[in-house]
Amino acid sequence: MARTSNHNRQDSLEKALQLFWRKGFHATSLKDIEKALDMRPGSIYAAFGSKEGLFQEALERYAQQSLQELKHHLASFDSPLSGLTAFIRGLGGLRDQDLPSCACMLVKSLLELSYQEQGSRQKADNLLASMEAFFTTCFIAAQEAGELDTTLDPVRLSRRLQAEIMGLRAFAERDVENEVVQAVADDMALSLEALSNTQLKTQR
Amino acid sequence: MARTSNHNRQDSLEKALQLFWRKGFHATSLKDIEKALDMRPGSIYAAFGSKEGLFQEALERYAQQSLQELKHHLASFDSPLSGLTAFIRGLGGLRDQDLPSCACMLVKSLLELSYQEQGSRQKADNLLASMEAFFTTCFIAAQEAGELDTTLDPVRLSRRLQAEIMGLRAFAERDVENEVVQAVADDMALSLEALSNTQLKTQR
DNA sequence: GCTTTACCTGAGTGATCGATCAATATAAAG
DNA sequence: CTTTATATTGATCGATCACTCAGGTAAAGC
Repeated sequence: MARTSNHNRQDSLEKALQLFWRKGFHATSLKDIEKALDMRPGSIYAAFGSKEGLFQEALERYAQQSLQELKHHLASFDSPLSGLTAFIRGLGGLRDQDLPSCACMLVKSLLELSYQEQGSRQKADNLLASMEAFFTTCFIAAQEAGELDTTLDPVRLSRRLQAEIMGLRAFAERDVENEVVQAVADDMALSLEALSNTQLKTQR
Repeated sequence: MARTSNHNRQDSLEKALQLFWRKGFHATSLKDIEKALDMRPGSIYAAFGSKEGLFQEALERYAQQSLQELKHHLASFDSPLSGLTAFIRGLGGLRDQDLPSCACMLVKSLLELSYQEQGSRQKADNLLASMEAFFTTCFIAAQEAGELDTTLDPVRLSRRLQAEIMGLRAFAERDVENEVVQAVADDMALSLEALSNTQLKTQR
């Protein structure tokens, strides 16, 4: 009965995600978005409502993708804990991938936005909370697998882990050699491995 | 021979620092600055050249103050290593202070700015490098005091420490209870203390 | 082919951006 | 008090900001 849309919504979102991740919310203008999505203002506003609406959808897509990648990575490990440590170690190679930014988009957003863009800031915050929740399930799984001392608080461990990842990825934005980032990642992975029960048994 | 300035340059810089630290570079407009400094555009440009010039001077002031506070804190400790661990633990109370932001201004800038504002980004990067250098001197002092295994690389330790602090302070921006931030800080302090030789001796 | 209905276009909105400068004000020097 | 040098003011600059909407376009249903 009517005309169909020229643009694939997911493709447009992905392009917006890349742009926002690289430049941040404020530094990204509608002109930039128009060019990246090859869409005119009217179409953009019809599809996403506002710049902030588009940004929030990009945030959600980012978080969903990140979580999915993490789950896919962990699936190739028998042990939850060694999956996590391998993940941390893998973050040491962030620079080799061609990402819009080494730093986490959620963290960039959390640090950039203030009460003025409360909706977007809160969205980033909530998505970080759900990432923390997933880390918690990993540590619980590790405890159930007997890899981790059950007296340790999995929620507390997940917060510490999230803070470390935040730090590692922020550090990776510095102008240092790739090997330096890898060394920090390795050190973090080591201290995570140190929590392992099997590790403790070999030490004794 | 001529008129003297109404405004104290250091006071103005301090106010600009607080503003930029809280809102970031892009979200801070000249209007905001005019109001905060109680200065008109002409005076601001006469004193600081440009918005970015003012921002860079604010960055330098921030780094200088941060370093000075850290040195002052460490001076009250006999042991370099326990000074550092106490510092980390103290960061757990970030929320209680009335700071413009929990996150480090240098990190916020590093994550917000791109090649468009290369000068400011590079300045933030350099200042972070000098912070790292100071941490290195602390670890070297700890080694010379016999607190730290001399086979450990003090440069590597300082980078790991900086990444942890970056992570802790970014995490503190999340909407969580103050006790949660303190717990992360305590955990980080513990793993730093675990490097101590004396700690190891009591374990054996 | 015609009608209907949605989509797309892009010039244009007022507001705000960072920055400039001629006019004015004021403190120090003579 | 006059002169001189500098500081301050605030109207104003062109550019860009996020955003709107009237008009043109094209696909689906008949």
